[in-house]
Amino acid sequence: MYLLTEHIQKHVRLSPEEAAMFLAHTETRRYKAKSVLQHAGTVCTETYFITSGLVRSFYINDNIVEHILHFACEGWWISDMYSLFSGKPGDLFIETLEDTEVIVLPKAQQELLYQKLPQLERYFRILAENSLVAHQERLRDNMSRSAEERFEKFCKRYPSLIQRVPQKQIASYIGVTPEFFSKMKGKMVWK
Amino acid sequence: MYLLTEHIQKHVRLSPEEAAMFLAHTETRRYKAKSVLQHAGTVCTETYFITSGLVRSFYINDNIVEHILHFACEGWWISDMYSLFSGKPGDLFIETLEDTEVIVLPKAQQELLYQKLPQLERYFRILAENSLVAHQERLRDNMSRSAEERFEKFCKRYPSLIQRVPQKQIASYIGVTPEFFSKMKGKMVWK
DNA sequence: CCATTTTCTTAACCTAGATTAAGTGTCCTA
DNA sequence: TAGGACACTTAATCTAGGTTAAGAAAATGG
Repeated sequence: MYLLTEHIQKHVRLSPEEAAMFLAHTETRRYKAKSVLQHAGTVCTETYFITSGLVRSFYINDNIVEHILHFACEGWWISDMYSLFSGKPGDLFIETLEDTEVIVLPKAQQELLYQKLPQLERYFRILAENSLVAHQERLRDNMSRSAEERFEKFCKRYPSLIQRVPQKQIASYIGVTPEFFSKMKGKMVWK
Repeated sequence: MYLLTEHIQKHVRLSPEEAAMFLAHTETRRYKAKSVLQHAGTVCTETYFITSGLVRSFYINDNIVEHILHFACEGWWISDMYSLFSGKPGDLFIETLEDTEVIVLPKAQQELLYQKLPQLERYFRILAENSLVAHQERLRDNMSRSAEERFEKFCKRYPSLIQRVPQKQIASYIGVTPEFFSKMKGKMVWK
């Protein structure tokens, strides 16, 4: 709970009453590991803020290969943004990797909150901008860096995830096969 | 001029007086082809809305290879968002490919406008969200589609650019070398 | 209108990473 | 506590795309 309102307050002002109003528009849910929060082919109508646990979003290419788009652990938002914003069915799965607690913000409530608390419009603008910059960097890494460099950046940026996520999923996130990842890791010099 | 206020009105309400106020915070500039609007190593303090002409943003990897991040023609915004949002020096160049007219929105004016016209906060939130989704799709294309598929998508999405942009720059945008692009193009079947 | 630079093509060769396949380890869970 | 499903490794082989180099075509500018 506190995690979320503190997160908001890092970016905009929010009185205790306003924070309470915000939370009144949300719902808290608990999931076991391997639960599916969002299923490809359906319209996504919610955004999730992780208060504990770990979640991933991924899509399936050619109906065979999984590609991981994001991990989200404590303090991160996650959703199928394409589907959420467009109102059309998405092709992402969102699935817990551990037992997880989330705060659910339904899209309809989010729209309402933009009316009641205009500073949230700013909060979500800033989140979108930050996420945009992060996506741009990841795109650049995929265009012009080797798998090894991408893995090194991943280790620096998300050190805690390395222990928590199966290595084939890290491979998928950085965009290589598990076999190549294993070979690469064996050859890398560890300082 | 009209192009910009119409673009805003596609997303939020804006009275004629408000539109005038918005434009009063901007500046119009004209550049010849090959002008540099933003130079790597400097802090980016402006966002550009293209009213005519064509612009690209790119970075230089290993001080050798140019990688094109975006093209922007009439009706598109462009900036070095990392640098603009963070206030730190960026590593992007923004350069005109044709004689170009832009509406310049300085960052300080943008902040002011958020106070005076709160609906602009929404406008730029929506822009950031749309751009985010587009970046996500491009990232996915780079992770799981071949160069040929990426080129086909490029042709469908930006048909007008194919005539206007040198082919080596399209190669750079989709993430392959000009030599490979030329070979690939020669082998492709054209319907 | 010529000279220079830039763009495009072709071709030989090279490599990061994919694919396939087989074997080992490990962890649920029934 | 055994067995079946995953997770990881290793190795041989393959390929999309990169590199280098050289020549042809086109654009640019003075």
